[in-house]
Amino acid sequence: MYAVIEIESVLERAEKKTLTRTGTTVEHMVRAIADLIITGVLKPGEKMDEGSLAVRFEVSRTPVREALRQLCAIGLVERQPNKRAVVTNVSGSALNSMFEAMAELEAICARLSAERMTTAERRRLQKMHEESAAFVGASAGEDYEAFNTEFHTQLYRGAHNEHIFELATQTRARLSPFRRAQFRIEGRLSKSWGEHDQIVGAILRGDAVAAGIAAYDHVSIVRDASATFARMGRG
Amino acid sequence: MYAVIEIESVLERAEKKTLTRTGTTVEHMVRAIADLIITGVLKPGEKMDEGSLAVRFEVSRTPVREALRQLCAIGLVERQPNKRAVVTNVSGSALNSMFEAMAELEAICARLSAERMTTAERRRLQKMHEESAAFVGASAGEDYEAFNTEFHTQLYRGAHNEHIFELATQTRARLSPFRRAQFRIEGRLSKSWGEHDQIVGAILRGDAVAAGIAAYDHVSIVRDASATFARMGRG
DNA sequence: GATGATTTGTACGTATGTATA
DNA sequence: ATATACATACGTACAAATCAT
Repeated sequence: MYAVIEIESVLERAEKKTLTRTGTTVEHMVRAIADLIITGVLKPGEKMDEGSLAVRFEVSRTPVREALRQLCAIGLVERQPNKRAVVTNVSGSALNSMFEAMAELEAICARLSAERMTTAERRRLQKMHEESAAFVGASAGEDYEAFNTEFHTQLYRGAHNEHIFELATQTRARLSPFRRAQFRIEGRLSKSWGEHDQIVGAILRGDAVAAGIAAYDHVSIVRDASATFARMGRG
Repeated sequence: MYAVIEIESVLERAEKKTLTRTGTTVEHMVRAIADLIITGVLKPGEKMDEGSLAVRFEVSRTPVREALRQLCAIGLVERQPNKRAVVTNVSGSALNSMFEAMAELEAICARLSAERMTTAERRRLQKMHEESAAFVGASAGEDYEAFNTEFHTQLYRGAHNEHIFELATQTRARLSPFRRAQFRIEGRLSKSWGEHDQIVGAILRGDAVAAGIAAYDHVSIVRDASATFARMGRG
């Protein structure tokens, strides 16, 4: 449920890529498989074979193969010749490097947003942020997650730079399988909102430097929270 | 000739993506078509049809299709359903956004390089940079370009962050068709070397802030130079 | 380690959608 | 506007590689 918005950001990307309006079979497959991965139905490291996916979605292997190749380029799956595709399993160090990249990208977006957001965009950001406060107390993690995703998307858009938006969205999609569970940590929700509050405040008063720092720190905390959760899950 | 190294960075990326060692037909096609685009044989906006590419490389259309799909995801080509693929033609504003993104990414790499490069890496960067000085006076643009590419690759590597390396390499590949001709501008070569000198100096003395600023400015100048050349070419 | 079963890689054919006369 | 030519989308077939026993 909460994953719907997250998914749409991925699809949005795919759509922009191919400039598809209605959607060919391949496009549907890209979305469908991405959904399976992002929602966690297919877990990192899991193997997928073209045949199964083909029968599952009642298409031939050809569009499945093309979809897998595209997902591979996006980074959601990995392939080796003559072997089955696997859901990308980001190893520890790679995960760290992706979170660091995410922090840098979000810092850029926050900084540029502080400088470039239109009045309407600032208003929308603030309104959305205030609305999301309602879900903090209710410990409605899934509802909050929808706001959270939208919040970050607005941040990426606010930079007014198409390519940076793309890089940020792409990186976020690749991280989503590993960031999903962080809100189950006690108290993470209200802290997250507080961090957003810092970012929003800095953007609204046009303080680019503070916005960048706040965004960088926010992602760093998410990284640590995710790592904590991963340890909890295993230990 | 000078494009060889640039190409290899793209291929490197493709290789890491699919983890291919020897290379299937599709991988060869990805490289081959990317080469055609990056070297300028196929120009931005040019249409490609699967059949022609297939006979040109003496393979069936199937691997061509998959290669095109991957190139589309990378961003080198664009596709619409039932229409021919076209070499991505970055419109003015999009080109600006990509150069800005490149500047931000290179700034990050330079900053992190200043902090993280090993002694060996610093030595190599300096040595390579000094060697490249020989090609400045000779106005040997093509030879210098090889060094230039290697210089930037070392910068990306020096950040010691796999994902940032990937983002930077990817963005650079997408820009290369539009950056190619800049060195034909009078005096650009020696200025470029001077800009590199600033970056190298800052990295060697561990001044992260200065390195970041120098790298950002360097890319901004390249952008302006490329724009100038584009205007010259048309006017 | 060898063999049978699965799975991938590539070629090719047909149907459908798009451009052109 | 209709028809013809052409390019793509998807399905199917088979060889080669991989995996499992």
